[in-house]
Amino acid sequence: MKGELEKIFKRLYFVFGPQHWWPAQSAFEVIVGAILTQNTSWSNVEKAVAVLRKNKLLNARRMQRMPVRRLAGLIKSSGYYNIKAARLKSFLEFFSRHYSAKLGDLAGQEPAVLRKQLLAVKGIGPETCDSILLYALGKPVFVVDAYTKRILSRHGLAKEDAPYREVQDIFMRNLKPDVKLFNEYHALLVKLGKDYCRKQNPKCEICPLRSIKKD
DNA sequence: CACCAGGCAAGTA
DNA sequence: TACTTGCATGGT
Repeated sequence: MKGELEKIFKRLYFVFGPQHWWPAQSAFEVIVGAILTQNTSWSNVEKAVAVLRKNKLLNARRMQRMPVRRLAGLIKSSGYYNIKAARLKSFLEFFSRHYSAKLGDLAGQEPAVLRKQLLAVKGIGPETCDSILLYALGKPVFVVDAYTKRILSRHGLAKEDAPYREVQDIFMRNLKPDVKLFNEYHALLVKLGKDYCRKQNPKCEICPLRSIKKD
């Protein structure tokens, strides 16, 4: 399995090159994007983030002062805007209550502790949590999303209904805990998923991984 | 038109 | 515990 995962990474990197994730100008912007992109295309999120930037709201303190009603109106393009505005608020409350809204303090926390705390925040599930840990805070945690599961199961490397932690463990037990590697690997899996591993119209016959065999 | 997108929580039995 | 449903915009 170890060699298999490394082989897949090398192939993806050779084919697609670096993906430059996470596209954002600050750690806080990554966190906001991670919440807004839940079950939503990134292009819709970009528009919402642009609106927030224009309104100088890519800042924890200012965003927290904004009424949730108005915040929701600003992020409409990202979909589920009422839910997501509430989720941004619940994160902000946690962030200011436990870390004084300081990113440095947040990043200084132990990954295992932080993971448990973030998962307890309403609106932050496993993927959003791990995206924050890896892409905003630089912790060596592998992010699993729908594409990751689909790609692994289609290549016989995981059960189709494998739970989040099980898929995550496949990567984390077999790869060095390297932030750069985890960053690029997950981004490449999303790229592969978008281009060749959609739910409908999967282009398996021309997938760059089609010749990768296990054992 | 149907279907999907870098999920999550709440409701039901 | 194991399904199901609501949330919502914008692109293919």
